[in-house]
Amino acid sequence: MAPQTRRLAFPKVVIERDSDTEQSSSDDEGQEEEEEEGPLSESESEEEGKENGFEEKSEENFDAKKKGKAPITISLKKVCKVCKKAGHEAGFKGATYIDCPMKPCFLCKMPGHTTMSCPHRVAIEHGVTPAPHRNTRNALEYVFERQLRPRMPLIKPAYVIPDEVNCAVIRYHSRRVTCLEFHPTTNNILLSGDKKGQVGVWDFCKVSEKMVYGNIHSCIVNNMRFNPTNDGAVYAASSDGTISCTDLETGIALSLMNLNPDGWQGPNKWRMLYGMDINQEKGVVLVADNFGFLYLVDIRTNSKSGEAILIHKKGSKVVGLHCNPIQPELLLSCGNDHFARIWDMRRLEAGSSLYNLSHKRVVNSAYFSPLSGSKILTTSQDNRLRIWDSIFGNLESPSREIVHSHDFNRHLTPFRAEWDPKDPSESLAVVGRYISENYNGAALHPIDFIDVSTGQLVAEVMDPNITTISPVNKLHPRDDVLASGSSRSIFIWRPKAKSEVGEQKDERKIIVCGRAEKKQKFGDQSDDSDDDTCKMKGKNIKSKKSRSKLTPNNLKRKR
DNA sequence: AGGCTATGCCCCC
DNA sequence: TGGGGGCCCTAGCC
Repeated sequence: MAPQTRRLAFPKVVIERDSDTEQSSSDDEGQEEEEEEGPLSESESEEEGKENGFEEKSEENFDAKKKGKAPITISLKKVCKVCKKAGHEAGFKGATYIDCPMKPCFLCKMPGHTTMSCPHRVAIEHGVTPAPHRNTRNALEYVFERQLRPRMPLIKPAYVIPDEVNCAVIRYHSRRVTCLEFHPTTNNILLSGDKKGQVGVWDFCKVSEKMVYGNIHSCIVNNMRFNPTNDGAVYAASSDGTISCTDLETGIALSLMNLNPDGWQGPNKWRMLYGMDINQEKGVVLVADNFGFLYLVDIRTNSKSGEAILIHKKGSKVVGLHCNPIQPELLLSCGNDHFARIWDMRRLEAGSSLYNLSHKRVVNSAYFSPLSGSKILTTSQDNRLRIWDSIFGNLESPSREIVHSHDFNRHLTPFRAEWDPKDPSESLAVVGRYISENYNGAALHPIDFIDVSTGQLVAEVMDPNITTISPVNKLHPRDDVLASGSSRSIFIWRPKAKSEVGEQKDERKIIVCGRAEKKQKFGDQSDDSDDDTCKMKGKNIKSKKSRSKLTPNNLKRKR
């Protein structure tokens, strides 16, 4: 099957070097042409590999030399790197990845086909398993219809998709980004946590105003939340087993709880904190660890209240906690025991969950919908998003399952589908995609906007300069802004500038931090196509002219 | 420029 | 039921 290419045009960017960082910049790498690997070059390298393989890797040859026999000529037939069988090969053909046909589909996990021919392949109107017709009428559903439904608009407004990189900090963190959080009141402040335990504070309007605090945690920052009553303070839960409360002005961090007071006593003893949320009404920080336990910390006294409660399978990681935005008594948790669980805060004890939402694999995240709190969206490692349309209805099975590639590789931050907090219809979600797609010869990993009420892919957003996967995504609570974390870099996306309106100077500033490295992936690419719609489905974003207003790329590549 | 590796979950014995 | 080996699209460092 011929690898498919999606044609797409991208605007140009301005790159600036971070003035704070010392750089050795030798500009010996010019603008590289983005070349497609044709089948010819592919087969050439195969030949080479054959010879080298024979000389260096063939054990038979080695044995033969030892025993002084003539080397046996064996033909090292190319075998599939996945199943080790001959006749086919998994791997990249140009920018398209060809699956091993002997394995189940990489996307939907079902046998009998590969990703290329998967009926759930990410495309419009694919991937949805419709809800079975059920009678979900009960008293609570009635209450829902009476009290909540009238507040929800019947007509969905058109989605505004932040589909163009507006600014970025490249290699901002020293390890991959693990979480992002917008400041609750100051519109242009973004917080980021990383695998090393550092917390970044970035003003993405001033762009160069940024700060990384390195002394708050000693390893992975798994979740951050602002103090709802004091937005100058932010809480963070870390795999170092502590919760921190950091004053953003001073950078001074308090440690509220330490689950490893005796230090490293082996992997079976070391406790890590993952899921975290704040219940404002009850004045507690809720946090959960990698052994299945939930802890409550009183915000006023900054001390642990009560004993740890087993809320997931003993010994399993609890990766997510979310308090219902409307009903403060409702708590949602999810974890590695393949369950998301709903709890009544008034009756938190082992085994007393109200509902257990089962999944086929680990649940990376589970969130109540942001406005009514009546829907649930989960991301599971079985490559499916699941939606429960009403927590007052039948929770036996999800209302919808949407097949989507976010199966996570251990080296990535787990993907989490996040609600758009601005969408009054509570149906738009954003989630990064794992498998790449061939865009004009480049393998890119888009960030998907999905209408979870229909399963429709509303938009897939990408930039040719971002070749890394973007598992961490957050939509702004008020503005049409998307923040994405990809490897060590952070990107701010806004809707494409509409050239007609007001001649807005759209300077896209890219700050490059850190040590000089071999290749900078911000280059000048593809300015040919006139298909500039960024795969917006059913929406017309006029932006052809906007590209010409962007300053030409002047990045000097360095090594 | 290629090879290592940190790291998490799953599966199998 | 527990430990160890094995991984399908990593990314960055040596």
